[in-house]
Amino acid sequence: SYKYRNKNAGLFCNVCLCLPLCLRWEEEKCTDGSKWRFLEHKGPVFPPPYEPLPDRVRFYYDGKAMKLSPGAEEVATFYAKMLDHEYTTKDIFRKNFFKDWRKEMTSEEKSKITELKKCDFTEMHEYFKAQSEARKQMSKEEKQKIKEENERILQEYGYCVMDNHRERIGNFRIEPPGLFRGRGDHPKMGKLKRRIRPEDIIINCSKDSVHPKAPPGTRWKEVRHDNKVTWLVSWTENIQGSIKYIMLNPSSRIKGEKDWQKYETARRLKKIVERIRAQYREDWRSKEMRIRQRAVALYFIDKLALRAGNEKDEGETADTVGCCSLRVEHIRLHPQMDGQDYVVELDFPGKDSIRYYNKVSVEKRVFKNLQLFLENKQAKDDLFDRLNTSILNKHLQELMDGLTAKVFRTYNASITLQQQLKELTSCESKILSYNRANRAVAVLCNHQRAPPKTFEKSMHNLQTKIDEKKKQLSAAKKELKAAKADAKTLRDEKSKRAVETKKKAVQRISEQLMKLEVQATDREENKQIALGTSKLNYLDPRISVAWCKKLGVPIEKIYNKTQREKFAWAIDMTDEDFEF
DNA sequence: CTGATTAAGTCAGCTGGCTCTAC
DNA sequence: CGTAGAGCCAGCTGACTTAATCA
Repeated sequence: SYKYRNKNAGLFCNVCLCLPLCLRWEEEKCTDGSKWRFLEHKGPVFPPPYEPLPDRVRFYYDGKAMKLSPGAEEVATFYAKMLDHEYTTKDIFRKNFFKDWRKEMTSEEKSKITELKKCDFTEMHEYFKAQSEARKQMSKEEKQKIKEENERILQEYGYCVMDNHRERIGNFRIEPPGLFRGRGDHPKMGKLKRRIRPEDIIINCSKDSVHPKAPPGTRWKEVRHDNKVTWLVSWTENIQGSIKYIMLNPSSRIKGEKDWQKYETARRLKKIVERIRAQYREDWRSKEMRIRQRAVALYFIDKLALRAGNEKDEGETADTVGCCSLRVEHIRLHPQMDGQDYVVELDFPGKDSIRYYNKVSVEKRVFKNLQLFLENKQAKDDLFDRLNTSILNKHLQELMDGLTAKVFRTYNASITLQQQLKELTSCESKILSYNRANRAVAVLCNHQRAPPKTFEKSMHNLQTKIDEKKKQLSAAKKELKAAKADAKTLRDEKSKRAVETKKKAVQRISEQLMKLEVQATDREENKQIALGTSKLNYLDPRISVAWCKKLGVPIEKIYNKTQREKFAWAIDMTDEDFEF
């Protein structure tokens, strides 16, 4: 892992304490954006080749068994595996799948198989279910063997050497072929994600390293030596035509330093945020429409932690929006609502098609501006027609070096955690306090999750436990009372001791009860909120580390193993006085 | 009580979605 | 100025771990 020494020095190697690269490079006048000097790795791991189905597992078309060619069969299995998923009920999914599947068929198959609804994949589906069942039923030894093999692959392909350090790679496995599962109403859902071949792969490593070998009989698309980027392997994916990468794990120096830098930028924003707020408030009255729009959008980004909202190509992606791409249909204005003035009601699909719904009271000037922006527009028109993310970020860049829309999200998330931790720490359980502070951030950032499938049941189980514990407590109290009465009449050592043990029992049970009740509260409040995302991506870990140290809470209560690895730099350097 | 089985809970990996900038 | 490339952010899921229950 890496140690954090001082804010100008980056991360030092924890083992050899060598100078961080940024400093070494500065000394050598290498401030040209290089990310590394030496990089060696073994290349990606490919998924296993397709194994044709045994003959007994049949596919039926129009009620008649039909043996498919290997190519068509493989694509059919992708669909068969998803049969009990909601996806397969969606028209777009079925249409896209069928179209791409037909491309893989022989001309004979193509002429026979003309309708998806006449296809029967159930035997294939059952076969895969049985397979996964069999995997679960494997003996201990077999499971152990698989585990060891995975470990061997991890050791060989899961690490690279970057500038004399062995670093963990994030995803060293190539994504297997399958059907594309977009999120929300994605126009491309169900399309075939094709198998990636070595000929599609670009390898990036240093010239003087041992280059990874392509599998026997194949060759890479290209081997390049670009130290201005951090990726090791890339390929172009066939659904959106975008590039996919293999990069390092978050515990690596290169990711850690970037993460740390992100929070330092957010802390710089903290110093001038009041000035920026004063300015955008001033800009609400600008003569120029574009400046008013910019100022109102920035207000939303700051107050509501909205994302920037880039334009997206219609028809290629799901219809989701962020701040700059909000449309008239996503906003409603209420001069008065629920006893509040100037209420803005926002309702739109955000990233991952997660719904953002919020009613917020705004200043009169914001409200009047919004009314103005909405004048003479249709539902599908842009709310901010004179603004986009590029204009907004250009403006922000002028206000502070490195300032972009997303910095506000990082800043507001982290500062909220810090404030909430200060306010909430008095309550009964420290961990509950922390989770509540974390939750406040998750709500701000709209990090939602589907309620866990087992939520109702587990809540019910917990309630049963609480009820039992309550009964236990009242029984214990009764016993204590009786013991006290005994002690009063008998006045001997034995009955005195009995009183003490009963007292202890009551105390122990009531503590257990309290713990259970805290757990229930925490779980209930967390039903639809995902804490992980903000914890991992928006909250300066030094705030949490300082809080733990100050209250004597072991860091393990807040961060699990992976999180501790990712935040090793913060855990190492932060003292209890750290202020974000 | 003890070890096995099962249920519940947690976490790491997966892969798609988005921001932002350099060309 | 538009677009491709790079890299950060996102929720879901299946595998693993831990706790509970059973024999």
